Amino acid sequence: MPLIMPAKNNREFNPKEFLATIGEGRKVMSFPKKQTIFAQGDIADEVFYIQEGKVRLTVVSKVGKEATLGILSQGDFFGEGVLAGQHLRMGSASAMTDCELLRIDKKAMMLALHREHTFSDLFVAYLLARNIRYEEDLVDQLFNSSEKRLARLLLLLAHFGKEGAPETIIPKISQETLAEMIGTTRSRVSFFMNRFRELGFLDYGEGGLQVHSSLLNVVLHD
Amino acid sequence: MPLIMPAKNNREFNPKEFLATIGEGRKVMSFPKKQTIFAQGDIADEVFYIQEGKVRLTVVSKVGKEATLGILSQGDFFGEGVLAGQHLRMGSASAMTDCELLRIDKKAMMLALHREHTFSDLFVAYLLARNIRYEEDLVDQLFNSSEKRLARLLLLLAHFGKEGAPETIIPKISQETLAEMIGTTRSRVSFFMNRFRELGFLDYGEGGLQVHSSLLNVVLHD
DNA sequence: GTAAGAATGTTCTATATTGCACATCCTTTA
DNA sequence: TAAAGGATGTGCAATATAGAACATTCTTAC
Repeated sequence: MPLIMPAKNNREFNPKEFLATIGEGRKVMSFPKKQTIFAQGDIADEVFYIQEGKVRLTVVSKVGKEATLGILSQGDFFGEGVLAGQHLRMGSASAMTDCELLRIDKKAMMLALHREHTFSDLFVAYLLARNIRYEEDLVDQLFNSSEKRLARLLLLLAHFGKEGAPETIIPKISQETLAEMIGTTRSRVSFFMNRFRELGFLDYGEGGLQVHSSLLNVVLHD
Repeated sequence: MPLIMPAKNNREFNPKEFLATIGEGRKVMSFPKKQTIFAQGDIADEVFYIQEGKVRLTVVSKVGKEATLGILSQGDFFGEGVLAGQHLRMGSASAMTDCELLRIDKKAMMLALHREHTFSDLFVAYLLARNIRYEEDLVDQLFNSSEKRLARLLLLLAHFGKEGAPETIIPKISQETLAEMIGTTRSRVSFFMNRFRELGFLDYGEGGLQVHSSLLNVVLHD
């Protein structure tokens, strides 16, 4: 039930500048849609930075339940647990779309963070934004029912609150994934989705679903 | 229902070194037990660092429900949302014990992060540890029932998995607070606490409650 | 030491949620 | 275009949870 990750920093990050300072330790890599980037339990020795595409982070529990921890996109880092000493991947990452990623060795990353002021500043800003997002997700879990959590997730996916397009179309995320993100069952998601649609909060248009600002009522009411 | 915050970095942080580089922007402050450090909605312009004592972070929802986001102690930072541009406090912080805190102006903190390599490194390590902890809390929420969440919380409070004392006594945290931390009701916590006690996983000794390693069974089983 | 207040134990009912099953409805893909 | 697999809509019984109420025990302040 957590939510999409980002809350990305708005600053421009020009990987080229950074690359120049890193030398050997980095590599641009391409992953086709659906490909696994790393799997839970793998040995961890690098951090990734998304230049292009969307990546899904998941965790599998002992009993086989799967949770989606977040959907990351351009400008996000992931796998940064290594920097804190996590030697194994605690979850899996896979490409939701074709991706272009920057793979950075742990050692190179740490050196760069220590050496480069601007990069270090950028990364701190990123971590702070991510922290805030996690905190919000946690609060969401603590306070809200699954119906509200779904409404909030949809609004976030539709980029509400951002300067850009006010009412956007959400690409294509299965109800299964939505359910994993808010921590409930698919049938429940299906049920609520239809309810939202009947109430005019959603539209199943071409290319994805259209989220109306009126969906905010669900989250804000009471 | 999230959990205690820390997962603190183990490195030694000597505030004196840091203080020397900061000049005006910092101040050592004392707060007696139960005193509010800042309240939800306050204007935010400084970060805090705990030199001594325990601090509780809480959030209140629109309908008045309260959630405890974490219990922080020596070596933890809090209120760091300002650094990411949060102008208002998103929650409240209050002293659970007598506290000695370092209050650092936003501007001074940002300058120091940009200027001082070692401080910047330390802070990044702190943020990474906190991120990992949040992620774990989120996963806990997504996968586990309230009974397991309570068991996990108790084990964490008892510092299981740390080098120090293997079976510790938990200071004194009300069932109300425990309930807020794992996102359930007090009566539910009371119910589970007694169950754990009957099964020999807990003891209500002098000075606090004793957590046995056997409580791990609850978390690990199935 | 006692009274007031806080924390805890215990029970109950209404409600939310899970987990499953099965029928459709899409979209691949051969 | 037909078949197969995936995604979705729906219903239902078993279970977990919230929320309130009340009794009891523990603390604290006077």
